Amino acid sequence: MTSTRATLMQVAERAGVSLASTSRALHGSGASKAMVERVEAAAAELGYSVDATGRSLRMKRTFQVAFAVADIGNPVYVDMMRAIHEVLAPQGYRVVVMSTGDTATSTAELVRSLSSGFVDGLIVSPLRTDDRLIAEIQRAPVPVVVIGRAMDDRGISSVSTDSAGGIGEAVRHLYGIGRRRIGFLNGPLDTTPGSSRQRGFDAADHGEAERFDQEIADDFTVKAGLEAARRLLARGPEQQLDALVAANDLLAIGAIRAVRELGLSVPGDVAVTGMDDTEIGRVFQPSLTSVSLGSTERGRAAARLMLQLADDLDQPAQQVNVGPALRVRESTVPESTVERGGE
Amino acid sequence: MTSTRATLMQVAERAGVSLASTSRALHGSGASKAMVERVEAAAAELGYSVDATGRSLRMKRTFQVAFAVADIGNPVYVDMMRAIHEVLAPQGYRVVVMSTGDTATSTAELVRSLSSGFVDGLIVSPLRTDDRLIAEIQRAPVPVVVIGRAMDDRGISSVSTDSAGGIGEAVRHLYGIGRRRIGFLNGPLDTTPGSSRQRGFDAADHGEAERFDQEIADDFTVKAGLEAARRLLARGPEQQLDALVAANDLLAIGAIRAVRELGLSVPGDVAVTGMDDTEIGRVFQPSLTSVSLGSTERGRAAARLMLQLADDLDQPAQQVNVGPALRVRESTVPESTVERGGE
DNA sequence: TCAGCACTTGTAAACGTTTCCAAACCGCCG
DNA sequence: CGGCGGTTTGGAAACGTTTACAAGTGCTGA
Repeated sequence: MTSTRATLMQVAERAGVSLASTSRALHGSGASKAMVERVEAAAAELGYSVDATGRSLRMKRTFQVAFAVADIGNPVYVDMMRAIHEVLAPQGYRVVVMSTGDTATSTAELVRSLSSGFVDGLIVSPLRTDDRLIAEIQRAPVPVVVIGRAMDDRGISSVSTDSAGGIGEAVRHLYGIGRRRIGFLNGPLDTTPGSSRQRGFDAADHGEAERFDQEIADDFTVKAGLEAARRLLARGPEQQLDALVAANDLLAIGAIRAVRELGLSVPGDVAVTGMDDTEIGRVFQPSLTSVSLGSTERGRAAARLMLQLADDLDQPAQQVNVGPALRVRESTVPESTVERGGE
Repeated sequence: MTSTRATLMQVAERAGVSLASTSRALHGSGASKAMVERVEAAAAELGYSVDATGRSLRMKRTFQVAFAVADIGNPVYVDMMRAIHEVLAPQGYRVVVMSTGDTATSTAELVRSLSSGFVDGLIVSPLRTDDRLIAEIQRAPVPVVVIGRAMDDRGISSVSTDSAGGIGEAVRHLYGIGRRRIGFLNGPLDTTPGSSRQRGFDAADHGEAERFDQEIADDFTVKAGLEAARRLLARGPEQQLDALVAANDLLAIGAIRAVRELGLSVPGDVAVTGMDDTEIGRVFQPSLTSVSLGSTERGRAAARLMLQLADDLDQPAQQVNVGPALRVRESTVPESTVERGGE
C-alpha cells in the first residue's frame, strides 16, 4: 500500500510525455493547457507529490528557515516565533523551530549542522556565545541573523535591544513609586542577557537607595527564580527589600511566589518587576509590571533582515535596535490604579 | 568570502584521492588510517561540511523528525516536545517544531508538504480532523504518529488519552469537596479535545448537582477563557456557580481572572479546575488543580512509536493510551491543605 | 610459488528534480 | 510557397552525495 512513492519519471511515463514537460506542467511555466491537464491527471492518479530533497538539490533552495532558541519553554520566544512566521510565510518559507540547548557549543553545532543544507536561513537567539559560535556563524553558507546581541563588529547581522537600559527604567519606576530597598534577581552572568542586565542594574545604582542586594539564579526559569528569591529574601527582616527587579518574567514569577511564602504581599510589601513582557506575565495574578523588549518587533525585524540576506548573501551586515518600554501593571502598582486586565 | 561552499569532489581533488574514498573517510567505514588523516586535513582546509540535500537524496533519509502542533504558544506542547526530543535525539534525529494553524485543512497541507521529503517522520497533534487530513496521513510516505485521538480504525498509529474520563475525575473531585453548582468552560466543540471533553462533562452529570451550566470559548486561550467565563458568571448571583471545570489550563486561568473581577475568591467562592497540568498552571497563583493527561508520557510514547515505524513502515498501526490523573492544588483546596509549591 | 583472502581504493551508477539547449511544430506574412 | 517568429516539446546535463561492484594490493598458508 504505502510501498514506494511515485516519482516524476513515473508521472511522465503515465502521461506519455517527457520528463521535462512533466516538470514544467506541474511547476507551471511554459506548458500548454492540454499538457498541464494531461500531466495533472496522471499525477493525481499516481498520488504524486514532489520530492523535496531532489528539488532542493537541484534548486539549491529548501524554502525552509529555522528559528533556533535556547529553551523552547520560554514564552518570550512565542511572540518572536509568531512574528517571524508572519513575515516569512507569505514569502513561501516554512518556519521550523529548534531547541539549541543552552551552551554555546551546542548552539555552534546546531548552526553548523543546520546551515549545511537543511535551511535557506537561520535566525538564532543564543543564550551564550563564544568564539567558536561566532566563527561558525560567520562561515555559515546561509544567511544567519542573531537576535539578542549586537554583532556589528563581527560582520554578522543582528537585532538587539537595550536590556540594560530597560533594567534602568524598571529601577527608576520603582524609585518613582517610593521604593528604596531594591533587590536584583538575575540569571547566570555568563549569558548574554544575564551580563547586560547586570550592567544595567549596576549603572542604575546611583546612591539614592538605602541598599541594593542581589542574587543570581541558576537559570532563567520560575523554579530557579523561586529558589534564588528565597535566598535573597532570607537575609533577615530588618533589611527587608521593598522591591525586586527580576531579569525576566519567569524569574519574577518565581520571586512573587517566594515573597508570598513569607506571608508578604505583592506589591504591598514588595513590588516586583519582570522583563520581556510575556503572555504569562500578562495573565499572571498580579499581572506583571514588565519591561517589554519588543519581542514581536524584534522577530519581525530579524525576519526582514533574513529576507534581505536571502536575496543577496554578500551584502553588508545590518544591525537593528529595538528600544525597551516599561509596561506598568499590578505587581508594582495596586490594582485599582491600573486598567483592568493588565493589558 | 562566503562565495560558495566546498563540495566533496573538491575535497577529493585536494586530497588527491577518489570521491568514494573521500566519502568513506569522512563517513567513517572502511578507510585506512592514512586515508582518513589525509582527507580530514583536506576537508578542514576547505572548511568542508557535508551537504544535507545531496546526502538525503542519496540515502533517502533526512534524520529529521517534525513535531507539528496547532498553536506553539500552548504550554501543553512544551512537555511533549521535551519528551520527544529526549527519545529521538539519542537516535540521531533532529526534532523540529512546526505550527500547523488550527484548521484541519492547514494541517493536511502541512502533512503533505512535510512528508514529501523534508522529514523522516512526523508527530502531529491536530486540533481538528477531517477526511482530507486522515487521507493525507494515510498516504504519507513517512511514518506519522497522531497525538490526541485514537485512530485505530484508520490504520494510523496514535497516542490517545481519556480526557473525557479526566473531566469526570475533576467533577468527582469537586463533588467530593462539597461543590454542587458546577459550571463547564469548554473550547470549540468541533475540535478533538473540545468534543471529547464535552462528552466527559455530559457523562459526569448524574443528577446530584443542583445545576450545570456551561459556556464555549472561541479558542483554547486565556483571553477566550476570560471572555467566556465572564458570560458564564454573568447569569446573576442567585444562581452563582461554586465550581468551574475548564477544558484546559489556559481557559482555567482566564476563568480565575473572571471570578476575581467579580470580587469573588478562588477557591473560596468558586473552585476552578484545569486540564493538561501545564507548567504555567503549576506556577500560577493559586496553583491550578488540573487533570494531567500525561504530556511527557504521551510525547515519549509517540516518539517510540515513530522509531518503530521508521524501522519498518509496513508494520501494523499501534495505539497507546495514557490515563488521566488529577493533580489537586490550590485552586480547589485552600492553601494550607496542599503541600507548598503545588508540585 | 601461488591460490586465496582480507583489506583498501577507484569507477560508475543512482537518488529525483529543474533547466539549458536544440529540435519540432504551428501559423502568418511576404 | 518558403521563410520566419513564437510557442511547445524532448534530450541531456547537472545538483552533491553514497554505495555496489570491480580491481588492486599485500599477506598468509599450503
